[in-house]
Amino acid sequence: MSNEPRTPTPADMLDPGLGNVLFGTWLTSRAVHSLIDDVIKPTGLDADEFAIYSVLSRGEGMTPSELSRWMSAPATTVSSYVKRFEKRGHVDRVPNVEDRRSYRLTLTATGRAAHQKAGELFQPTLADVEEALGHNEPDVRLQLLELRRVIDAIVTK
Amino acid sequence: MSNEPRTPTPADMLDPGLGNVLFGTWLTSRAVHSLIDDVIKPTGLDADEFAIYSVLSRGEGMTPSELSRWMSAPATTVSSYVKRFEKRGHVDRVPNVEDRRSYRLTLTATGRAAHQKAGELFQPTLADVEEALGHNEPDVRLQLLELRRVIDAIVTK
DNA sequence: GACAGTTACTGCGATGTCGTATTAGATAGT
DNA sequence: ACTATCTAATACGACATCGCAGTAACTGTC
Repeated sequence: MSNEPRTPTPADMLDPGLGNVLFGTWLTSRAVHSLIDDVIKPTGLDADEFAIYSVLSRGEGMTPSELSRWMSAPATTVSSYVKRFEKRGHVDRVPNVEDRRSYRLTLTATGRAAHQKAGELFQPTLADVEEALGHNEPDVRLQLLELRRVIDAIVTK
Repeated sequence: MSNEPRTPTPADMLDPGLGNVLFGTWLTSRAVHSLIDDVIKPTGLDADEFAIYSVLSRGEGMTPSELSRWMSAPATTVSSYVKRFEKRGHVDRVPNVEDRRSYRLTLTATGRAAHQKAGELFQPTLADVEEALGHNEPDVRLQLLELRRVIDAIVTK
């Protein structure tokens, strides 16, 4: 089933590249990343920034170190993100009494507004993807989570 | 089952971020990317380059445009990749008689050697991941492929 | 076969990413 | 309390990414 002729997409000739899980993850995520970029471009955020704003919008934010581990990015990269976001007036640094070297990142009202706007542009595309995945969607989501766990375990090893 | 206490990994506190497929793809792929980077660093290639060398090593190579679509990267990015790879002596530009604006990219012997070396470093890690995924591995691989197809369909729409 | 529109690639400049080395605060051993 | 060690964050510089604008070659229409 589901073998009717489709209009050929780039991925077709490219199946070879998807021969293993890690390669497949890389290849698929590039497509995801560029799709999200395109969709939310009008807000001035890119996919990475949107993702970061998304976590920061929950709970009481994160420290740069936490963010760094969460998104598997080096501390220096996070550092320049913070500087950029702050310059935009999108994040605040909330001083941390427990550890005065560090601080918590939180979205300002403006930052939350930007995130909100990006979210609105993002939503329909996400819906398209979820619809296209159909009943597989929850499974795909869980597989991704599981894969991330596996990677973390290996990294920590 | 499989609910025994594990040592906590970054992903644990981060489940929230995995609330949807696209976000999950982004987050997981960042971990994958940085893991591969670390593993193959000694060869002087990074994860993106390794992936590109991998496709180029098959068949008769690709044109820059094909590569651009395949990896969802803008043409300018591919262009600077090519320049870099060529300077390393890792790729050749094979002139295309059919379309003289274009050319095919192929790995040189040196390029193939570099790819080979990276592959050897990569292999054990891939094996770890596959083992950890266990019987789910083929399924994960297919889900990723399916997701990529879905994205392509939406982009092409 | 000339002209309009499209497509393949690239130079350049702006900005993003990240490694190295540094600073300052936390933590542990004595 | 003192010092060694570790950890959080950053300044700075090297290089990667990519938008814009441009050139050259192909394709279709007449």
